[in-house]
Amino acid sequence: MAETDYRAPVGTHDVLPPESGRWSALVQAFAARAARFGYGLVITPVVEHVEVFQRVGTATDVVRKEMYELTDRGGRALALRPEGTAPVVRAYVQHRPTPPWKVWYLAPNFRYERPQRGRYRQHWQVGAEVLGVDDPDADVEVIALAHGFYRDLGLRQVTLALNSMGEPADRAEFVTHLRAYLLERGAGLGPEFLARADAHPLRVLDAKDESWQDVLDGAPQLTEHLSAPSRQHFERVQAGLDALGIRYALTPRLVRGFDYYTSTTFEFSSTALDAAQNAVGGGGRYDQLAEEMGGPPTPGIGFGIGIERVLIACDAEEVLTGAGPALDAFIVDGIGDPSATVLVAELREAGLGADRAYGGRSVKAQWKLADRSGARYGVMLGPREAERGSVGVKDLGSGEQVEVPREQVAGWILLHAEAADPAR
RNA sequence: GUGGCCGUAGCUCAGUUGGCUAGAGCGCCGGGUUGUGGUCCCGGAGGUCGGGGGUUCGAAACCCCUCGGUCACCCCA
Repeated sequence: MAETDYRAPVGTHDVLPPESGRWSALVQAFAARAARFGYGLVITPVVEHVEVFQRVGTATDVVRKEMYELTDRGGRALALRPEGTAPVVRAYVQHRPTPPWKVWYLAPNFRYERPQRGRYRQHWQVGAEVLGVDDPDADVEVIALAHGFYRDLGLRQVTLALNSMGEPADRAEFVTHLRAYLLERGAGLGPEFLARADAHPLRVLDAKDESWQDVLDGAPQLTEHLSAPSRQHFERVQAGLDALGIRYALTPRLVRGFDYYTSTTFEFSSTALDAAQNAVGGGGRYDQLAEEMGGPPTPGIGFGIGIERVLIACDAEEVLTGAGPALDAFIVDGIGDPSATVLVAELREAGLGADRAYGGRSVKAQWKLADRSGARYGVMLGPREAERGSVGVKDLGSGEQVEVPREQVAGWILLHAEAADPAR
């Protein structure tokens, strides 16, 4: 491609029909479920002051080297949202809604990474957050929300990994312990291992390097170092999931990418995806975050689900396949005066999905378009019918055609469309 | 950010010891007599062979650079 070609920036992409139809079906499924769970929609800006995200963790790659930062004309340091939780917590701190505050969102995230399938510089997430509740039942509810959403889409090969990061004090002590273990036992594994083990011991736990596995397998586990309250909370979360029949795998080595997590963390992966990017959602508890942003101490838990990756998982499982606009009628104009314009308008005002061809195409061509449109009926506006004050209505599925009085078309189609599909 | 692979019509691809106006399927447009689609038949449009430079009498094919995609790492949704 020449550099002068106009194209979407690297790592970004357009979503066109009919793919966008699946996209909106997915979002609608999530919105419907969130509403049933008592969550309201929250909309926050795509840009925030950089400090909002630095709370997410200056040690994390997402903040340290993947953020889109910019300075506006007023000299403000802003950043494009790299993840969904921080802005929601910021909004909570700013507006102080009465807890429990249960919200869901649909938002684009930006991360400057090397793109590949399932990993983009702009990707979309739906997600949910609950602020002001430390009850483990909230953890269970939030996980059940995500879990049910995948089921709604028809996904069967999505698994849940569960872990607990403990309280900050638990973790600090554990990290020291873990670092010492890794540096001692991994002494022979090379400089990269030692550097990472020293800088971020937790991050090493889920590393993929085969030669590291022996040492990692023998590493101490965070869940064995939880304080009594942390352990109790974690056990109650598990009991709740058990009661709901939601299966999960305790995964002590599950390490999530943000520093703010405390206590419960979880991740959903698709086993249908034969790729490194198989995580389709993840989240956890962040009981310190609101306070760190200057708000009152407020526990919180939530998750984000990557739309592009879920769609890829849907492809792999062959669910959520194309869903078009499904028109009720397509008008074929064999006359050429404004009567087609009037009829289409009339049907649309009656609540029907109706379309037509443009540019005075031949009747044959118009029938082709009618067929391709996926409409249930083709409506022939021809001179012969016009003389009798009627139109021809053809069922494009069966091929049967009947003559209907012109003034009754809308009612006729409405009646038959509903009879054929009560759900419309 | 590091390394590997790939890049030919809208889509999926064929096209190598470098050599005739670059092909196929699908899609798109038109036609198969007078107003009816989905099947079939016929015809047509559409390509700076990602871009630039180089080697050569001659390059879609070889070399270099570059842009883009993809896979792995890193990280994550």
